[in-house]
Amino acid sequence: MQTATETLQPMRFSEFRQMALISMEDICREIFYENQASIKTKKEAVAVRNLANIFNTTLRLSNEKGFQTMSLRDLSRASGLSMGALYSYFTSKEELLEMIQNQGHRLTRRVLSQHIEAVSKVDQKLRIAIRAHLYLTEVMQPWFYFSFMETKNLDKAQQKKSIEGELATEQMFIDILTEGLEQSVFELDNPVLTATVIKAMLQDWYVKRWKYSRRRISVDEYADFVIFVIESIVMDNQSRSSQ
Amino acid sequence: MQTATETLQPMRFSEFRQMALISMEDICREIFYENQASIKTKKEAVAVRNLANIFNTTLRLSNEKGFQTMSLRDLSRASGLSMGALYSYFTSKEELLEMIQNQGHRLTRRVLSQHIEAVSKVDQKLRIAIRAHLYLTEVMQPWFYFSFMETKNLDKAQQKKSIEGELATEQMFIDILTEGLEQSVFELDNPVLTATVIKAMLQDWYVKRWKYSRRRISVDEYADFVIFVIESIVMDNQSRSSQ
DNA sequence: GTCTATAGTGCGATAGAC
DNA sequence: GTCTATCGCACTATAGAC
Repeated sequence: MQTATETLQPMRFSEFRQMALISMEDICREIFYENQASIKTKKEAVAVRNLANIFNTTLRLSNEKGFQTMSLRDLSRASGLSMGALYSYFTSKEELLEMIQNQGHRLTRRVLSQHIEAVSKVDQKLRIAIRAHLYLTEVMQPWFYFSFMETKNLDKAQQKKSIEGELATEQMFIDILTEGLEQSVFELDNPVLTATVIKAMLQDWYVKRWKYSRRRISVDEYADFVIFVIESIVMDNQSRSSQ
Repeated sequence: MQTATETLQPMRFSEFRQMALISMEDICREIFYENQASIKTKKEAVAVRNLANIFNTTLRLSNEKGFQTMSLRDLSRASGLSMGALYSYFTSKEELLEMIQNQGHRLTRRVLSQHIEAVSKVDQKLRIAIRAHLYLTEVMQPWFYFSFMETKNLDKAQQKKSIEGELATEQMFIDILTEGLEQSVFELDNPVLTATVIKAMLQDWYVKRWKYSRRRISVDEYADFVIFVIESIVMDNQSRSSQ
């Protein structure tokens, strides 16, 4: 059986965006039903529209000047909702932070495992994992940047979740590298350090977004380069993909 | 003429720490004389001691929960200085941020250029630049982390300085790579992207410090690995250093 | 379901005692 | 040179009108 991701033609970003189907509306509908206890507004259509507005505005303002620095008055002004209306959707500023954080984590896990599991050959798996991660962070750049910057403002329990998420991503790469090592497809001394530098490169894509935009480097160009770097250190010349 | 950095034995971290002679006291003495206008305390010994205390405490608290979230009452409590005493050393919380930011930038420029200029061969220059940058960020980790995280809280003029600093570091690597390309010592297609991933790896060392500490990876181990990664993509097998 | 008005808190900054 | 006391302000969060 051959899945779409195992054909010779690799997935590119435009295809990913369609596959992922990450609609802000769907996400907000999920959040609405999960938090119905603390959300005073009961009509789905209204709640979903306002939640999308609140989250997008929060991400925008926070990524400009930080979540703590953004006052709820700022959020009220920028979103067009009054202070009272805002408090119909969360019980405290901290809860707003948690809602945004949780939803992103869940979505990340879901999308990444969907893509990796579809592939069986280990060298393809490595390429797909790098590509899928970059594409995901491209679609959800504001959330990834927000999550990266605001981790230290979370309570201890939520901070632990963030750290676990980071280490899980790295573990995924360590596992792929180790599997390739056992199959003699890869040749490398230090899977942990190798996975760490992959993670560092993937992170730079969403943390230093302004740099790549300014230089007009596309996500596909960057993905190709990261794959080139990693293949250079774990594969010999003739086994490298032309992808 | 052969300088210390061009002997076969490469500089290691212990040596760098001694060479750099980055004493907190010296830095604070510089700051004291530069800001004598706004500092009310006139006795050097007292001022230098208190400035060191203020800066160290600010870096510690800010790196835990962010500069904006740290109130001056927090700083007063943790440093043992009263609110009034704090305001003898800066005229506003924003000025405190600027003082810390400026001093770090100046020191970074000074130390980096000192080390790179001492080397002539381009492959050595690349290695020394990577090593010196990592060693510097190791010595001044709290400042680099602080600077990275708080850039968005600076005013426009200061933000521009931060961006210029980042791009200057990258340009240094682009120049070294281009020089090596012209001399046919390096072989690579994209100096800009290559410099960018070098920067991403160097940045991870001070941004994700907790990860490397937990895994007991030393700065020398990390430096060796980054150099290995970069040499793998810009040099063929036989020209690579055993460093 | 959303608004305005306001209570209560803690902030940055300063004046004046010692 | 450092302290305590306090001012004015902006914040989070809520109560009650519509």
